[in-house]
Amino acid sequence: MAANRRPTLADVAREVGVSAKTVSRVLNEDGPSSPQTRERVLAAVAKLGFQPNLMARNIRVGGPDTTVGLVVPDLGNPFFGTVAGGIEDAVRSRGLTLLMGSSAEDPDQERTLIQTFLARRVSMLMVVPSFGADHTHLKASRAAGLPVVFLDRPGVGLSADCVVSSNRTGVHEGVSHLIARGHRRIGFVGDLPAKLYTQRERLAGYRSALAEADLPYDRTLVTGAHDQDGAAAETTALLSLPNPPTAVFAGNNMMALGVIARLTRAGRKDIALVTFDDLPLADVLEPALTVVAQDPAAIGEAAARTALARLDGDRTRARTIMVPTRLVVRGSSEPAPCPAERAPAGS
Amino acid sequence: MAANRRPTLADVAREVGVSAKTVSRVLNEDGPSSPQTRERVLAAVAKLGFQPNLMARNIRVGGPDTTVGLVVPDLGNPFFGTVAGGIEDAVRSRGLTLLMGSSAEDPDQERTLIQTFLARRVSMLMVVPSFGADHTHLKASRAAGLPVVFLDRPGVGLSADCVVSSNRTGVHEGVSHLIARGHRRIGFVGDLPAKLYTQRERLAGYRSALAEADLPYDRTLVTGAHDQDGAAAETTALLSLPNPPTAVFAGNNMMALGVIARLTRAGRKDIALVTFDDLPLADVLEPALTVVAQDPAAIGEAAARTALARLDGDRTRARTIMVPTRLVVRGSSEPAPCPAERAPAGS
DNA sequence: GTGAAAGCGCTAACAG
DNA sequence: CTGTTAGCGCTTTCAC
Repeated sequence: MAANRRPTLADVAREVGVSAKTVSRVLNEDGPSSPQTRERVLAAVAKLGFQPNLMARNIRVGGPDTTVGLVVPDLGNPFFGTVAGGIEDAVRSRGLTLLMGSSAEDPDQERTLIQTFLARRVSMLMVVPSFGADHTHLKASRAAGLPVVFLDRPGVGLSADCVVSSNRTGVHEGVSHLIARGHRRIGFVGDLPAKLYTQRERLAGYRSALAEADLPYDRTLVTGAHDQDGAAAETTALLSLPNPPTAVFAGNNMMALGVIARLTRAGRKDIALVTFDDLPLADVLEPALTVVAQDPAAIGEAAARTALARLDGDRTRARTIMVPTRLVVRGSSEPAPCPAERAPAGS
Repeated sequence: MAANRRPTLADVAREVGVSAKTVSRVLNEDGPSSPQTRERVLAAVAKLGFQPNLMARNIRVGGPDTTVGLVVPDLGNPFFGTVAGGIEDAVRSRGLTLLMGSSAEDPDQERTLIQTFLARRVSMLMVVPSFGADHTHLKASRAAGLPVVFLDRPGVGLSADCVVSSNRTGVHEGVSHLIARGHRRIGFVGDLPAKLYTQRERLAGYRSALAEADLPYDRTLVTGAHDQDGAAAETTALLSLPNPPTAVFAGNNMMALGVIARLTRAGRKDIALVTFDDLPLADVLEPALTVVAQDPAAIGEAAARTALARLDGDRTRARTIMVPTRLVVRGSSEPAPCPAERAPAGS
């Protein structure tokens, strides 16, 4: 009933009448042990409900703990959840457990979390950097052999492995798709702050696609917002321009929600739309959404594999891995530009 | 360059010329220390890049580790991610870190994960039970004082705290809403296996709403599927019935996707729809989706609070906490039944 | 095949 | 204010 002391190796040993080391041997299948001893030890373990103390073990063995430290900006975001799933799948066979925390996109919290992970001697550290965070403080740990991998965005002040989506080429492809359909004025609704790595890259992809087609870059067509409602408002603004776009590219899925909401409410089925990042409902919408899909599970997997390779002694220099995106053409990019003021039929 | 041994307390002590205990005192702000010593210790810590070893500390202090073990069936599901976020927010102030793993809805993996957590001496254990899992094996740990909380679904074979959504009354409310709008034949598309706790409860809510309105329970109107495509197929089957439903209730959001897809493709805007669990795009759909929304963050928070209370000595008997759902009426439940074959106008 | 002793990195308990 | 000793639960090392 009361919170009794949990049984230890010594308790088991006493119960059986052998030494602690013998019990240890049986449990870890390290060194030989007679079948009878084995039998009796296992029985005692079951009887006492003994649970080995992994912390005590690790401290003695001296190596890193069998955990993977992962810092994400938001646990509720399925993108990061899926990344985490990819990591877990890749490290499970090595017996590693995921230690996961949220930085809430705050550099201070991120740093605190990282310190906690270091204090726990994680075997590898994976971080989705918060905007504004600096990672110089990780130099010593990395030099001491700790594999560090940045996910989704590169780290700052530390040369370490990094796994990101091919943001630039992905957007390039999506925008080129719109251009190929005849659009010459394409709006871009990005995330704020616009300096966020992913948004910078995506905007660069937008610009390179325009450049490739010899289209002018018109900054009045480029906006950004903090949330869904903001994106909706920016969409309205874009459509009210004297010379409005005939197509819109949404820089991430939160922006997409706002843009879609506004387009739908306004009944503007004539505006073509492509979005970065897939949405569960993308193919259920009317029209179905054309997206540049990321592969979060592959990002997690690549990160884990890189880190495991480091753990296994890979000492080559830090690399950046681009996980390709995939253009999924559905209906929303269908509308061709129609300069005439002809409203599409209702059905 | 090489993976040198990390500095220990003793190394710092030697550097400064004091005892290890003094360094410990400074770092933990335990007991007094002269400002000069403090200063010099801190300097040495910084110089050597010392990181305290939390495992060694915990083993000595003897108490549980400052971690929370959380087992979920799927890391990529935003529902569980948001639950995890709720837990983290609630335990952060106590300095607890989240240890999180996925059971992939497999009882064996769930058990393995739980063993790992126990071996790590987590301070509390939170589990979303997999279908078919048994938790009798946790009795000893719970008796030894480990707070155990089941989330989303009750555990099996162990009396422990449990936090669930008010599935039954939530669905009751949603179905009653449809009935109030005049519907008398309402389809139910649930998740499989139908014996899953949440689906049992939700179906019970469906039946109680019918009973309350003196409507017959017609089992041909009740179906289930494993995935989105299955739900779409079941929707088609429902609508092809000789006496088809005029409204549909979807038992979770994956089912919802299938039902919506089919209804949209078939152009059946005359069928009313209510869904369990909110979707990010719910209010962007045309029509916007009426949902019975769960509150995953509140579930996580309630679980964490309960467990913390146990940690603080609460020895009252295990309780089940229902986190209320909320009916969010949007457009999709709008259509009233129209026995006549009159198709609604396009716009 | 098994055991005794030492020690991992840290802190409790007692000195001084 | 600071140091010493012992020991957390386990494994390593070496002996039997």
